[in-house]
Formats: sequence, C-alpha cells, structure tokens
Amino acid sequence: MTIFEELKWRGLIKDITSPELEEKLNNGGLTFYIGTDPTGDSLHLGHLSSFLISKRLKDAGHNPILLIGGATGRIGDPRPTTEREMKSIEEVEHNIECLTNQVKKLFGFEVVNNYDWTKDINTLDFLRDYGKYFNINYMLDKDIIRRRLETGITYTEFSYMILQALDFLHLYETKNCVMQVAGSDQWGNITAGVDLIKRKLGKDAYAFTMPLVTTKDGTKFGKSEGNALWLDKNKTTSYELYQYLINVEDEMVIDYLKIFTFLSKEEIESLEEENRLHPEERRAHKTLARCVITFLHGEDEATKAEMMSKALFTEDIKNLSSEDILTNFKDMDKVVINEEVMLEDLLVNGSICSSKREARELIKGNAISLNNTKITEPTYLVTKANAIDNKVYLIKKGKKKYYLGIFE
RNA sequence: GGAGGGAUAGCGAAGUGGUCAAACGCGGCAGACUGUAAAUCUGUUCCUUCGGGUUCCAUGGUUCAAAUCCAUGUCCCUCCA
Repeated sequence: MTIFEELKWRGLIKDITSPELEEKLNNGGLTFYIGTDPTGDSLHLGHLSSFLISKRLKDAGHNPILLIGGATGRIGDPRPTTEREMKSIEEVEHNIECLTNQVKKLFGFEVVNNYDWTKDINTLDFLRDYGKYFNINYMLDKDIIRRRLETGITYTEFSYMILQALDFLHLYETKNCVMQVAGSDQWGNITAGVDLIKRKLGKDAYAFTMPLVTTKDGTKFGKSEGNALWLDKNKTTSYELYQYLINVEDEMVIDYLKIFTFLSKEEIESLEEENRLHPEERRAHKTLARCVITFLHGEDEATKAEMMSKALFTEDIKNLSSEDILTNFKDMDKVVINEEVMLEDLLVNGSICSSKREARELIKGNAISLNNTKITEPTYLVTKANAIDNKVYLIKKGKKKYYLGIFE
C-alpha cells in the first residue's frame, strides 16, 4: 500500500488541492506544515488525528513543521457561529510555550511561531504586500465567511485568512514548504495560501484536509461532559482517557482505530471481525485505548489505566485494601472528608453534585453508592467507622463516575 | 441617515398583565434493559434551612400584580438611502 492509499484507507483524506498530490506524497521528501493556534495550554484529542497524520507522513519520508499561531492566535480563527473572545497576550504566550514543549516531546517536529515573521509587518505593508492579492469577493465566497455574514463578523476575524495565507507563503519561501495539512474546517484558509503562492510567486503549492472526526451522532469527537480530553496527563488522566475510549460507540471504534493507531490494515480488520462476532468482549475498544495511551503517555500509564478500570468495573472493590485503593486510584477525583457528614452534604462539598437538590435527586434515584453499596437516604451519615480501613470511601455516581472520599 | 423587527433557562422556541419557576423540542443527568456500547422506555433538569427565595438583555417607571405595559440604553437582524 502506498502512503496515499493508506491515508485514504484510514479515512484521513477529505479534500486535496490537485490530483498530482498523490504522486508527490508517494515519492516522499516534501516539506509540509500543520498549524495550530495557542487557544489552550495543551493539545486535546481533537488535535491528535491531524498530528498523527503528520507523524505518518514523517515516517513515509516527508518533513513536518509544526506552526504555532502566536500571531493568528492573537486574532482568532472565525468560527461558524460567533466571534471569539480575544485572548490576552500573556495567555497566548503561556500557551505557546506549553504547546511547543508538548509537541516537541510527543512528536519531535520542528516548531515555528508565525508571530516571528508577522510582528514587524506594519499596516501599510500588510495592505500593499498582501491585501492587494485578496479580492473581497473571493474572501466573501469562503464558506466560513459566508456563514458569518448573517450573524456578523469583525474586520479582525475577517482578516484571519490573509494571515494564514501569509504563513504558507513565508514557509514556502524560507523553508521550501510546499504542502499544508489540516482539518477540513481549514479548507478556506488553506486554499487562500495556495492561491497567494500562485499569484505572488507563480508557484504551485499543495494541501489536503482530513475529515473532522465525529461521534456517531455527528458531534465532535474527544469531548467528555463538554470538556476536551487533553493530551497532557496532568489535565486529563490516563484513566479518564481510557474510560472515554473504551466507551466509544461500537459503530465507530474501527474508524477510530484507523485514525488514531498505527496498527496495520490486517490487524484492524481482524479486530473488526472480532468486534462483529463478540462485541461484548470489546477487544477493539481495549486495543484503541491501550494504543492511544501508550503513544501519548507510555506503556506504564496504559497498564495503570487498564488496571484501574478492571478493578472498578469487573472486580469486587470490597476485596481491596485502602492502600490498594490509594495507590491504584490516585488519579481519581478526590474529596477530603474532615468529619462525619451527611451524604447529601458530602456530594455538594466535594463538587460531585452542583446543588443539594441534585444530590438528593440522585441519592433517591439509586444513583449513588459508597464502597459499592447503594445508599438511598440523603441524610445517611458518612462515618469513619464504615470507611475501608477507617480511611477511604469509593463514591460512585451513576454507572461510570467514581470519586475517592478520604478521611483526614 | 431613515423605516421596521427582535433579545426568554445550555441551545432552539412558545408565552404579550394575574392560573408563569415559565409549554414544547434538542441537549444534559439519572433509572430500567445491556456489554462500562447502541437503540428503546421512564424520571429529572434555578436555589432552598421545603416556610420560601431569586429569574425572562440592562436601568428606571406604571400597577394591588410585569417575561408580558411605558421610557431610556446596549446588542442583533431585515429593508430603504
């Protein structure tokens, strides 16, 4: 299988700028870039797929550059719905530093910051050297801009695509970077860059996008309870990541294996077969979770997450000692208990529930258990004597969420 | 610059003086069923010391009573110039 065929098979190619790209990709030796704006202090699962593509391309003999948008992050890439809130300069700078370290560590790519070549362009130069290449009609025709015309868009965000085009041009000129890879939502910005290079230099540049990774109902993949799953294990523990991945819909798990792992076609097809015959075994899910966590945080973390999950969901917690719990589950959300409290208060104090009303509702609705025993009385007294080794409570909310209550 | 329309819970959207803590749909959470999956069904979705308290863009006002009426402001949309 050629690299192009492989990417295609994995479902990683949505649009390409020109058909010649296939041959160029298969020949190797291209310098290409992938960009991200410093909107957070860590990448999240939503970023991972396009970074893994870059890794795949690197392994196929291409040369990746990661661009961090120190400049574009100060402006804000237009979203389809509303204007972004501008980030403070301090926050942008902090995020750049974090992301740079993270990417170097995880992927080993060369990292550049577009602030470096953008900061000294003054307004007049910008308008003369770049603005003149952008017809307003062309810009208005971009899908993302068109979608914003109803709700409004500021000049600042409207200009974003020019900055991104300028990046591509700059990297083309200084690093012979001839290709850009990104998620499909970047198509407009990317083609703006390709067109700028064509008009200004008369040269051809290339790009392809990958489809947005979604869940079965079409929402963005990689969010749990509305929060992103971060690639920084201090922000999202391996256990949380494991739980997210092991709970992925059956219908999607094979797609995700293709996108998020380096397993071969044969290996994935065999998992697909297994998943079809014995879905309850969830071999595919377990493999997905193990591969992703191993790639991000190493094998030890993956094993730890597996063990925690196994202990909580398939074994009897009562057999565990407080030491077992404290060492194995140390990544779990903790609630410190100072003195005997009523269960409803404990849930509120520990931010397990947002209000007492909610706490009562859950307790009465059979949703709360302490050390695997359902408690249905909101005023149940949580005592030291009933804790495991007089120390620890394993608090379970719903079917999947666990918290550690620790007596101090 | 002119003329109209609009802003309601996470989102969409009803409500146009009291019966409104605010219909309905989506989303969220929980229960049942299961395989920690999906689908389905059920309950729930501002806070509470369960007396009540605080909500319908903001600030003032009218009224016994305001999401609902009036004034001003802010933001958005449509049309005209």
